[in-house]
Amino acid sequence: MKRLSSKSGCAVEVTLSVMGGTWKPIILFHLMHGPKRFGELGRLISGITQRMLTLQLRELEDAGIVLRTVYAQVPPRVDYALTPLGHSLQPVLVALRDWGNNYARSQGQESGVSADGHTDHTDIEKKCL
Amino acid sequence: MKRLSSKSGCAVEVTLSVMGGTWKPIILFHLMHGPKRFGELGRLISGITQRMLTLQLRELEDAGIVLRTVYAQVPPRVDYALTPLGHSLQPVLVALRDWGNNYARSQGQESGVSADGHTDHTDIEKKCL
DNA sequence: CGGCATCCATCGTGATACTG
DNA sequence: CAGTATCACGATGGATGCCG
Repeated sequence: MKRLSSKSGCAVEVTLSVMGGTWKPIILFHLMHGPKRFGELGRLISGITQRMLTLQLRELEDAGIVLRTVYAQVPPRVDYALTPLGHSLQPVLVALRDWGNNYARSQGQESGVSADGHTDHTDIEKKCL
Repeated sequence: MKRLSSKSGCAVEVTLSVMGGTWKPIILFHLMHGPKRFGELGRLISGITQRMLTLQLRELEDAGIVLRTVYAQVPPRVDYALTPLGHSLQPVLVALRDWGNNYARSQGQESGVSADGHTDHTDIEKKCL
């Protein structure tokens, strides 16, 4: 993600550069439920490579979204948890998820879609992975 | 942006595949204010190439987000307008913009901003919605 | 266990030129 | 005006191996 440049200065871009992409939203979703260990996340997120998980977590950490806690013990243990700033992303993720569900439904039945953005509020917990 | 639901089935992914990326949010933002011609969008969106504008508009059209209207006349004239489904994205864009503004402000107060070094916060407010 | 380093294939995107 | 075609390059991400 390297779009913070003089492209547009658009706030939407800022948000997407922080939590957009293939893996970050999924990681954040899992962390919404509480702190997770590295291997735990790797097992929860099907298809992600160790490399990608590391890189994405680092970016989230640098952005101040997640907090990385290393326990000096054997075997090593590292916890990842959301910061308050990270938790503040929940409404955004919910909006994205709701629209996605609505879109999937409209594509599925090919019927008209109301412009009022109405969606059922299925909970955030079970809809992702 | 071609990570359709096959990846994880996550609704957030679906939404981001439809309206995420560098240009689509900005295009959608401009179309929120009403239909625009191709060249009009090109002039409004600073930095975009003709190629990218075409590609992104095609993807939005295929997703059912924008409607492309070609007028058989000389010189050629093509209008792009949001469909009802496209208008339903407004809350999502607003959520993304609001969080981005909040994030930019919190980062701006502390230390150097992001990996950019040259962030114009001035444009943020007006350029998006 | 939880990484990081390296190599390499693919993708996204800009630049440029051409067209109905 | 509103595209399309082609080339090139850097970023993205997978596979693998090594380390504390």
